[in-house]
Amino acid sequence: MPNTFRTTAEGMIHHSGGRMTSGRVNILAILLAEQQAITHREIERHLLGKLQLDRVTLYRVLEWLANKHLIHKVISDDRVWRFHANHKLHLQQHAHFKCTRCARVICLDDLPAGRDWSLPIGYQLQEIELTVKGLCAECV
Amino acid sequence: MPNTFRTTAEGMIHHSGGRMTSGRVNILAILLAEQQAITHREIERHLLGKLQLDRVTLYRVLEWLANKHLIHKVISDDRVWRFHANHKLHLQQHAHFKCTRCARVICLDDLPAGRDWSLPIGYQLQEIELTVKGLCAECV
DNA sequence: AAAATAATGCAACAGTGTTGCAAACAGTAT
DNA sequence: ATACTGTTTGCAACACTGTTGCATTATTTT
Ligand SMILES: [Mn+2]
Ligand SMILES: [Mn+2]
Ligand SMILES: [Zn+2]
Ligand SMILES: [Zn+2]
Repeated sequence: MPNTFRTTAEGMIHHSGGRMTSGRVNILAILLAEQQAITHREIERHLLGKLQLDRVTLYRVLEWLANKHLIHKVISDDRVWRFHANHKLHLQQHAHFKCTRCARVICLDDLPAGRDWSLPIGYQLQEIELTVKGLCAECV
Repeated sequence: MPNTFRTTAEGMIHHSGGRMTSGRVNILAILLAEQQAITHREIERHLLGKLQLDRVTLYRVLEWLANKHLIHKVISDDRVWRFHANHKLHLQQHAHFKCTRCARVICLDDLPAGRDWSLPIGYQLQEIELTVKGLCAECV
């Protein structure tokens, strides 16, 4: 099943009603195959050999996939975005873990539920962004 | 009391055992006077007229103040750092609020207490970074 | 006042992401 | 199959935030 991710990717893109381009298929397949959230550069490396793609196009494909909710973007303190496919588990909002040594980023399962964040009066909550930082199993 | 912040700043710098430079005093006084966390550029604007300072020096002063724990740095999704003085309240770790419309950032009081983050086996927690996003009172 | 040490200004750089525009492409109609 | 239409792509130039190296200047100590 080496092309299982490819087929899944094609299905997701088709279902989302957008044009099927090799960039979109390849990139989404890469993200589906990956356990962790990976950077633009790591995706570029995965593409070597498979497909040659301008880095601007890569940014635009990632933006398109995120708008279609097929992937999500993870913000981090190193000012580098990381991307991860939206498996069922990660459709809802969730927290992330980032290793302070090797920079690996993984998705955690949930967010602290219904808590009163004691926002000042008049402030309106929209979204919570939570990153747990520490050492991953390989870096401990 | 227009120079109250200045005097406080001087005291804090002296107490931390570093050299007293006008850059450090002015910048810390600005941050002490400010309710919210502000960016490098906003600090530059506040300095206009008062003191002319190279932007590299501003970065280095901010780094120095943060190392001495006189201020803290707030990470955000717009890739811009914001800085805020360490009043007593904010010495410990705390969450932040960021307005999705005007980008204002304020410090919230605390973090979700002792929760099991259900990290994978072998993972070690070091620090939690939490930003609540939404609309501030002026933007609602 | 002189010496020692630390902070500053300047110029050049690095990294990440963005924009504008012409050429290539995918999906669709003929 | 071919032509058409609106999307997507590649390329070059750019913007923004933060860094580095090194000579000069300022602060503190003697
Ligand atoms: Mn995630
Ligand atoms: Mn804070
Ligand atoms: Zn690690
Ligand atoms: Zn606001």
